[in-house]
Amino acid sequence: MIKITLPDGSIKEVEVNSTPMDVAKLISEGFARNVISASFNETTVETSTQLATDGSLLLYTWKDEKGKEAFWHSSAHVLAQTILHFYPNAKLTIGPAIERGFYYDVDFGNNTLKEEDFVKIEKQFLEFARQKFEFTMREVSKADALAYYKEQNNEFKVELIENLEDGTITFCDHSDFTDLCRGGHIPNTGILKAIKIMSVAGAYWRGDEKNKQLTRVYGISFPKQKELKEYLVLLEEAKQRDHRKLGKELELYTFSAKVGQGLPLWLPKGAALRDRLEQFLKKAQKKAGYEMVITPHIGHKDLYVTSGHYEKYGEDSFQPITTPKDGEEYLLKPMNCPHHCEIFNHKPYSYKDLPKRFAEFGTVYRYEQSGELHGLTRVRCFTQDDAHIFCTPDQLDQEFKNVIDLVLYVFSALGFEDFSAQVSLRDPENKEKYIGSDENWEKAENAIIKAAADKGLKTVVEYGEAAFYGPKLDFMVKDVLGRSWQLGTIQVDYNLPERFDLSYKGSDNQLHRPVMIHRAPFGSMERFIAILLEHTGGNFPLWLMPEQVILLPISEKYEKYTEKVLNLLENYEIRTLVDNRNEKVGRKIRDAEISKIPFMIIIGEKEETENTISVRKHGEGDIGTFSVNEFADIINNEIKKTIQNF
RNA sequence: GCCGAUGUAGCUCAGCUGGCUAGAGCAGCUGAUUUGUAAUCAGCAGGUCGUGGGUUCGAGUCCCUCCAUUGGCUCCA
Repeated sequence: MIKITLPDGSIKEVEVNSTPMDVAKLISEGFARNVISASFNETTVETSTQLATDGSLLLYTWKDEKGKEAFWHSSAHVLAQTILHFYPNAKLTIGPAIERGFYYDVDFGNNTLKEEDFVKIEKQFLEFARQKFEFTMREVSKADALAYYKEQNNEFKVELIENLEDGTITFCDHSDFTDLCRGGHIPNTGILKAIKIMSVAGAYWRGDEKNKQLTRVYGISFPKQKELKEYLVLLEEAKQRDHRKLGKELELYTFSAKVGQGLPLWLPKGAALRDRLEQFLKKAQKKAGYEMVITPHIGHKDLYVTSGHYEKYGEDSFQPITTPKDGEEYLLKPMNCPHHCEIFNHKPYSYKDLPKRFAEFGTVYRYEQSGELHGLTRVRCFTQDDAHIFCTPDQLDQEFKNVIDLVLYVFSALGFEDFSAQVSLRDPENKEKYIGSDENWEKAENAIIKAAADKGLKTVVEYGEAAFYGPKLDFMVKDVLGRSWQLGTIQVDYNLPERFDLSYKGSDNQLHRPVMIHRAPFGSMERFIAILLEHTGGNFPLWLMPEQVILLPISEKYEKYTEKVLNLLENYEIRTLVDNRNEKVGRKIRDAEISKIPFMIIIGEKEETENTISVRKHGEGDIGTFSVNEFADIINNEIKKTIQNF
């Protein structure tokens, strides 16, 4: 007998070689029917794996992340089986489960997989699934495994196996299909009831551009047809909140092929919104001791040679601007730091002057690859709410923490609760991608980790995500389709101060090197507004709304009174529009609702005689009749609720 | 940049397997209506069907080029 410990601490005694499924059945038959995967002593096992020792067992259902993972991983096997059914010469490579579904990377040789092929694949997939194939794992010697795939001329699997150690290699069989596989499957294919092939994409073998491009087939599967339908509806709903759709509808920004790819044009309403955000941050920064600076949009090439940008990105960025003077070259600025370093350099500083905090809404230009451009979230011209703090090493910790506070303040004022803090460190395997000494990198990385920990931030560490000159603390937020974007960022940099030979006079009368913090709470105005649009569905916090109130007179007769109300509201600095059109009030309300104006004010005979206004709130309806003063209080209170000290 | 998809009026879309002057709704303009909490009625105007080329008696529809958008990949200061 062996002792199996369950998550609730209870212990089941079972026969040696019992399976996780046997244990599940001991708990209850009903539960066992829902169990689709398991892990034993923290390693993934099959539900049919025989357990030989004592240990702790976790049983997963569809509701668990791990259960979904097994479900989708198993789906990838069936997808691969289906693909081979139609394309016997296709070469399989890898096919993992992902956050939402799974994919399989396939070398289709001379064939291509097109969207029109999806339906037949989905049908055959379900045909296979219905046959309730069981997944069985078997150990294979390295030699046999290599022989198997060499026989198939599958150089990809051969490469994978060559990197594995003999004795750890397993194959998974179901039906007549075999795949190299680590394990972690559902009991049988019968529970794969719904499948949708989502898209195909090119993907390089092992993620390296130099390698062969494979076809990545994305799919998602569910245990019930209904869940698939719900998922597709959810995707549709998400698209309704897509910033590209809302931005167009609300007339915030646009693009023009004539102006150029990835170069956003801010429309009046968008510009007003953006300006309001800027004012908000400027005010907060002023309190926090920042000084505004302004720098040009171009800089001499040498500036970027000094900073290291030229060497790193020169070839892939907007190319140098030449001038009538022979050999003179300027670059569109890809970032503001070099300019700010030179601002620091314009005069000598004493340690008593530090920290210096130079802030600028700095517009930068980066030649992003055309395939990478995406609405407002990835563009070629954008404005960073940038600032660089130059401080003594002693001040670094406190300054860094102050910046964390500022970022958190900004996020909370805008209602971003759902973000994650990511410590972005350099890729330890590829140190040559970065500039600066190991010593400086370590100092910077430790400073970030410590400050984030002291602030009690829950962080995830990502290697290889650092900037080329220093590690970062990034604030990540997801868009409607679940894609992660970096918004706020704080970076510690020991390198640029060296490259620009920055110094200050210490109390010892010696020159010392300052430490530099790069930081942008929004990240960029473009991306931030895009994500804010998606998170609010266009219903921005009241203080940010380009238009807060619209007056809807019932007929021309009330024009005078409307005018009076308008003046009063403007005195309260409430941003107010008037809908003077010769339309019925129902129509005016509808249009105001569609354009998401927070408050509608109906003005007719009753209001005029009583000297009041009738207020309707967006998305809620009639909220009653008030005096203009009372209404102004309502607005101000609502603004106070969302934003303090502003 | 690479793989896949898309591109018809300001917006959202219809236009089957190529066949007369390319359609609709909304927005716009004009007129009527003076209106009480999500669309008043009528009329008018609006498109070199993304661009350039090709196939064909004939192309919005088929083929190629380029441009833009888009789902991914790679990249991301």
